[in-house]
Amino acid sequence: MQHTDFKIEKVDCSACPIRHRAVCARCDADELERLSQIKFYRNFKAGETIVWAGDDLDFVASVVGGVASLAQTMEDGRRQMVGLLLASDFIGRPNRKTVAYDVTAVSDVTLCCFRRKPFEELLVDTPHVSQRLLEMTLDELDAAREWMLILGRKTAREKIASFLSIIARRETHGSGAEVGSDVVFELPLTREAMADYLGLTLETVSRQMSGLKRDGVIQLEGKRRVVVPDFNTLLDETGDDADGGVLF
Amino acid sequence: MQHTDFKIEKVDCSACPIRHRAVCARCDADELERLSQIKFYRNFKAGETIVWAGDDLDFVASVVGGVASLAQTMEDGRRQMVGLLLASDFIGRPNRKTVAYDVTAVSDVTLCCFRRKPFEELLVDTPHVSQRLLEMTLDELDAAREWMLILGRKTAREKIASFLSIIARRETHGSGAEVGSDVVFELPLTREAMADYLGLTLETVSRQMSGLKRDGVIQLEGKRRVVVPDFNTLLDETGDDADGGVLF
DNA sequence: CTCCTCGCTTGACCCAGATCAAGGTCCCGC
DNA sequence: GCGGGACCTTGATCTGGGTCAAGCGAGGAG
Repeated sequence: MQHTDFKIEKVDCSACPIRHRAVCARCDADELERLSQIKFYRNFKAGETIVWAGDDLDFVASVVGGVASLAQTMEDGRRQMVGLLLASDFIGRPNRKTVAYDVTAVSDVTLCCFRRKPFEELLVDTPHVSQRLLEMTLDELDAAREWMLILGRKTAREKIASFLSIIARRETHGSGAEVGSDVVFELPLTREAMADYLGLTLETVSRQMSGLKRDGVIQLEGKRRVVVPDFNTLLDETGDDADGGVLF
Repeated sequence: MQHTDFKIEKVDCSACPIRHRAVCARCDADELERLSQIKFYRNFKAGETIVWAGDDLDFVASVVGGVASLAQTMEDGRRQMVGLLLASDFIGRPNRKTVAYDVTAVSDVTLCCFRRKPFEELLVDTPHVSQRLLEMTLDELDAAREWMLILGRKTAREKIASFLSIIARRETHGSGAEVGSDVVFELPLTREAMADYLGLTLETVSRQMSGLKRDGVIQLEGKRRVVVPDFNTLLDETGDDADGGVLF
């Protein structure tokens, strides 16, 4: 995320970078006005915890910029990421104050927060918002199910390849990458966070990244920047069905 | 599921066993009437496939009785279950005709189907239905995330214990089981389906079931009926935090 | 009654990925 | 420039669960 450190304090919704993708995507001017009455921005630094599982959260929010994660931790320290939240993703659950997962800022993050109570009221009488939220939740459920296949049945190499293609899809979306040209993107996660995402150890993540690099599937520029010379070769490594629609 | 083979052809909603839990839970008399205009029942026998991934489905549905599963299959046959649908659960995604997963009847199943097009229209102007659907989808997302922890980080024994406690919770819900007394329930899945659920092989499932039995955590009456003499002992085996609220 | 099939159990062996351990690289503060 | 701490890589070894294989028990068909 080249979230260029803009510490937003207050922005007009019409100038908002996630205006047409977030929970407010389908709002008309009136609804937007009502939303902006109850909104405020908050910034978190990379590594900061936004809320701990079990704590109460008196707002829900959209990610404006940066990357956050949802994760569960077991008593003995085993950790599983269960959500990766990029720009326009939604945080929090209406009608439930207590959060179920640790929410952490993976990079510097800016949230557009809505006070819980009025947001819930708005949900009742603003179908545009609740419909959009339903749609986003269904998308997340689909993503979770794809993720379950990765966790349950894929090999370490397939997991890494799947992760890379998911990130590539989300990061470069609409950035004008042409079929045939290199796909280039920045990993938003450390090796350790990738391990938490994929149900692996960080050593295995590192080894498989090296393996994919050795085999020419990817190139690395530094630790974080990934170049994919042929996206289909990467897709072959994911173990998924060949078809699945053309590139992106 | 002691789904007593009642081949429903048409039932009045007020007599429906899932009336207060399904997507129609919060409907008033008018809305129910409108729903019943577009509904029809369909029965599937155990093992039958309801739809294949990639096919179109011209209805959405509630599970009235029996158990169905959502699953993904990789080219080489590896299979991961990504949804287990019990009574009152919802099948299908509004505004998307094509289903993403194989939907299979695990036991004999009865569905209350709603024709897609009118259901989608109804969703737009019946907030009671869309709000209930949002709530159910959020619940499923939470379940998927719990499942992701199981798949990504738990040992085989913990996976089995987690599965048993999830089924116990869902099957015996409200059946008046007292704290302290035995918890008894029927497994809705074969060992193979459990393996698909948990990202294991059926041999490992069998071995771990035997292990839990040997250690007195569970007793088996036949292959499918499970007796849990002390539910907390089972919960200890799941690896989850001790607290998590009292029994159920 | 016998045979067959399906679901399940158990044993023997093996390997992918975890664990343990030792550096390497880069960046920041002094 | 130097020291320290993130973060990452790589090697050696171990092990949980996969794989392969054999056999059991119950129910259904003939």
